[in-house]
Amino acid sequence: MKPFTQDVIRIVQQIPEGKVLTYGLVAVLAGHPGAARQVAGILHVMSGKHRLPWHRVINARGRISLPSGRGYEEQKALLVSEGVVFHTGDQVDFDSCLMDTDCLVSRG
DNA sequence: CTCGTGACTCCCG
DNA sequence: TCGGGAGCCACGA
Repeated sequence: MKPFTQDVIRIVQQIPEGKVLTYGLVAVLAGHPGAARQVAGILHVMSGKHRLPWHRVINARGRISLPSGRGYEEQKALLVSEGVVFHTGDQVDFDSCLMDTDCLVSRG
């Protein structure tokens, strides 16, 4: 278990219901701005080993990167079931669904 | 170390 | 909205 992986898990677990975070944002909070790809990779691996709310993580465009049949419907359904707002059916409302990152950077 | 891969991100047309 | 190119970091072989 790498410190980066551990941090990512910590952050992702901090995401409350009805809220979401971006891969890049999580990477930044973990102290690795630019490692957005790893965040995704870690979620992919850890989601099966740890009980992580991976569905609360999306790309910087406010959309689901997972392709249909690869988890897209899963994340979409989970987010919607938690109260996350979707625009045009795919776009998430960062205006109200984006998690308050200040509560993380201030805790560190 | 080197090579290949990935649920990313920004830029340009 | 979609496609191509470049940069970033971490993991596995």
